[in-house]
Amino acid sequence: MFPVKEADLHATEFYPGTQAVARAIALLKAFSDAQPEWTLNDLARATGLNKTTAFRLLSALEAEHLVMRNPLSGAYRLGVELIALGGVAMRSNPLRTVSRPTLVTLAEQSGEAATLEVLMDAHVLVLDEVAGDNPMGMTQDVGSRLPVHATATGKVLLAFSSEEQTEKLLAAPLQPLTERTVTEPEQLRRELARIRQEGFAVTQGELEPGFVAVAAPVIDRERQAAAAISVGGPSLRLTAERLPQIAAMVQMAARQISRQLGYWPG
Amino acid sequence: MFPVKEADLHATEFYPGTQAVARAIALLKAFSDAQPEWTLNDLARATGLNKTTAFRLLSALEAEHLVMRNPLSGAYRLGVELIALGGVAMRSNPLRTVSRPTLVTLAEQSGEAATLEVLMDAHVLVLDEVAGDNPMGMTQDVGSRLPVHATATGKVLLAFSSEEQTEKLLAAPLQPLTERTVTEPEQLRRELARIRQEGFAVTQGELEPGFVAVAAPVIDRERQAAAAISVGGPSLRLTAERLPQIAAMVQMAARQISRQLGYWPG
DNA sequence: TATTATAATTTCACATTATGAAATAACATC
DNA sequence: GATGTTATTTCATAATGTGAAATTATAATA
Repeated sequence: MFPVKEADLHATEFYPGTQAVARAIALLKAFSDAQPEWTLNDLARATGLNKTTAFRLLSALEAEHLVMRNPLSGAYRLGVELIALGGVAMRSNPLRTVSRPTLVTLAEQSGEAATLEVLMDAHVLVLDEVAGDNPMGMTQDVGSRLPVHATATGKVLLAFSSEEQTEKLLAAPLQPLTERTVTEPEQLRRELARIRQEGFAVTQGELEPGFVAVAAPVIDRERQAAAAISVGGPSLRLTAERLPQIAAMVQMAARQISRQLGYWPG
Repeated sequence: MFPVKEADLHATEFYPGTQAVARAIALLKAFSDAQPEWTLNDLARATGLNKTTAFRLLSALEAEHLVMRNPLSGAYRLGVELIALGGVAMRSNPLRTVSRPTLVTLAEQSGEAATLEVLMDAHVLVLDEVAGDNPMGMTQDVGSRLPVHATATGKVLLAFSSEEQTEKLLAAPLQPLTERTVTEPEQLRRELARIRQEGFAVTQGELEPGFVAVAAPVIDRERQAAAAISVGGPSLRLTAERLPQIAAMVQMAARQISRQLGYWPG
């Protein structure tokens, strides 16, 4: 399709005639919750761009409000236009639109927060969240990225994705987030096998202490795990004896969404 | 600062060496709640780009997941990466961080939904929303754009911005959203004068029937209206007799945030 | 207050990269 | 099977994006 050099495939993909745009996007992607503010020099260094080039691209992004600057320090942050674009992206996301009613029902049934998440590299992205009876964190998490190996949704998505992708993720070291986070690749492999068998995944204090979640996969028309939904809450409420019941609810909701996406089992 | 041609200033600003990036952003900005899906031809026509150019830029955006395609029709939509970037932009927004505690208190005090909004062209962008006692719409609105002339926040921001900007907005026809929407420039000018006097704005069914909101301006260190906060709810609860009390709360909260931004009156 | 170091802008010559007309391929629709 | 419509690909051309170097602004130190 495009004359892409072999070597480039593993680095950043590169399509002819799109260097500047690809670089501008790389700049945007450098911003994260962990590092939301960058100085020009640092950002240029981090992205491997020439300082002048980074400056020029950032100026273009700033003019369109995709980035803004700290008026005192001159440091760069993501701008309000991205909040607006993110809102449009979210509200027009077909997966989210289809899933929402089921997610609302699931949150009511379980009384806990229900979420919809998709795979993005080594993270899951929270596409939607519906609070349960006991509103705790609110929808603070929509648009957040969470590590695959420490979330129920991540493990489910991994379990039902290609072996190639699984191994790619297991190749990188698994960061511990709590003392219960699974960081042994072999242990995770065993767990993924069990998830494939049983059709759902559980995390108990692996992402943050005292937080329990149960997830099941959403399968699309092409028989791919397009997303995962979960129910999560404090371990005090989501006790061991309640888990089977919750798991059944989540699985049923996931199947319902899958069916709406055109998936037909068998 | 840059050799920008006079004529270009009123069209799309154009900085040398950033054409491709500016064009890619123009493509992204074409997507909206009203038209979230575009066919290549239509999008190229709407943005005034050559079809090939639009295709190439969109391919770059697609490779980075800023846009995605409808697998059946091939039509373009905004992609999940924008949801992630929007999330980072939102959570790292200084205005939002500073305002949140006050907004939470305001929602508790009033029992109604409280919002934080900023001006973006002819719209206000919802940066944050905290539900009141009676949760209705949930935080569906964060990242949404609403017309300036039909919102309390919009009117407040207009009232406290430059005359130049006000006149620019009044020059364009004001779309009616309900039968109560103010569409007469002269009427709006009088209202803005009253808002400057009293320090707060009200909308009663001008955005949607039965919805009432009260807003006050947040002033920053440079004595500019950087944002507006509001309290809103159904007209059945936000009755005429409650409004003065609500307005006082909103104004006090706005002053508190302004002070935290470094604004010192007098 | 001078001196030095560091980071942010601007300039500019150069060629790599983006451009768009035209051709081709892939779909729908009749 | 023909016809119109939309999506890709090709490719010659030069306009656009590039980055080294110079300049300016800002902070840190003596």
